[in-house]
Amino acid sequence: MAVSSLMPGHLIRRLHQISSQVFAQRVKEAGFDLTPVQFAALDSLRHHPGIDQAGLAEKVAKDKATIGAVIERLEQKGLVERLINRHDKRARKLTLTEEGEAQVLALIPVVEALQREILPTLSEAEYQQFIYLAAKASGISGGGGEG
Amino acid sequence: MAVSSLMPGHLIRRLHQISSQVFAQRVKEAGFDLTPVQFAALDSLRHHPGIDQAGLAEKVAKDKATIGAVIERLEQKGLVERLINRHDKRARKLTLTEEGEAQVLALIPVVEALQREILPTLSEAEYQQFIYLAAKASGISGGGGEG
DNA sequence: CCAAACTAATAAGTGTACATACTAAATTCG
DNA sequence: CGAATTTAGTATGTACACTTATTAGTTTGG
Repeated sequence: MAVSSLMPGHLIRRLHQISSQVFAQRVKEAGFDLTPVQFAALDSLRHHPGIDQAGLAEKVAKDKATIGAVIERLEQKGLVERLINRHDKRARKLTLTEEGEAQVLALIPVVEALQREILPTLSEAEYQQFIYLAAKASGISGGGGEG
Repeated sequence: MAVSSLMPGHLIRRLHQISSQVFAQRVKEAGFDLTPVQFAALDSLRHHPGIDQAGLAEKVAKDKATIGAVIERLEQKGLVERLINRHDKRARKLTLTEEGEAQVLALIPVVEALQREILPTLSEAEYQQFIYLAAKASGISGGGGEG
C-alpha cells in the first residue's frame, strides 16, 4: 500500500474530514447553519465575552486572518457583535447577540452528541483513550490540568 | 473551559493543524514545495500509475473537485502528466513524470521522519496506540488488513 | 439506433487556514 | 514630545475541501 497511508499525518487528515462531515450533517439536521470553527468561536465567545479578535484567535488556535473572516460571517448572520474598544481603538470587542447565545446553547447538546459518531468504530475504552492521547498530543492537557 | 475543547472534533482539528505545519516546515527545509495532499497524491500515483482522477480521489479520500485542483497544480509543476484515455475520452490517465517520481522518492524518508514530530509529547507506546486507534477509526485498518 | 441514465472532469461558490504585507493605533524609549 | 517598535485588524494570494451544476462522453434499454 501507499507509504503514507498508515502515518499519523494521513490518518489525522482522514479523521478531520470525517469529523467535519459528521458535524455538518448533524448541525444541519438540527436546523442550524454553523461550521465547526464557527461553533467553536461562538462557544469560546460565550465563555469570554468582550474578548478581541486576537484573543479569540488564540483561544481557538487559529490565525488572526482566519478568525477575522469567521467573525465577519458570524456578524453577517447576526450572531456576533463587533464594537470598537474605547480604550484601544485598534481592537474590537466581540460579544454574542441574543440570537448567537441562543444558537450556541441549542447546539451544545447536538455537538456533544455527535462527538461519539466521529469515532463510531472505537469501543468506549478506546474512545476515552483516543481523547486522552489527542489532548496530550495537541497540548490541551498533557496529563491533568486545564488552561 | 469552553465546552468544545476536549471533544474529539476539536482535538482532531488541532492535530490536523499541527500535522500540516510540521509537514510544511520539514518539506520546505528539505528543499521541496509540496503540501501533504500533493505528496499523498504523488505517492498514490506511484503505486497506481495510469489511474484516473476519480480513482485517485477515492484512493486519497478526497473530493474529485479537490483532486482536480491538486492535479492541476502538480501538472503545472511538471510532476504529473495527464493524458486523455483512448478508451474513455472523459477520463484522464495520470502518471508521474521522472521529476515527479524523483521528488516522491526523495521525500518519502523526510515524510516518514516527520511523522514522529507531529506527536512529540506521546511516548513510543502512546504513539503506536494513537496510530492503531486513528487507523481503526478512519476505517483504514480495523485490525490488520489493507484497503 | 437513439433517448435516458450514468460517469469523468470542470466550473462556480462557500468556508476554512496560513503567510505576507499593509494600515492604524498604542506603547516604548531616548 | 517624537521616532521606533509593537499590536489589532484587514487585504491579498495560495491551497485545500466540499456542494451543486454543467459539459462531454459512455453505457444501457426500448
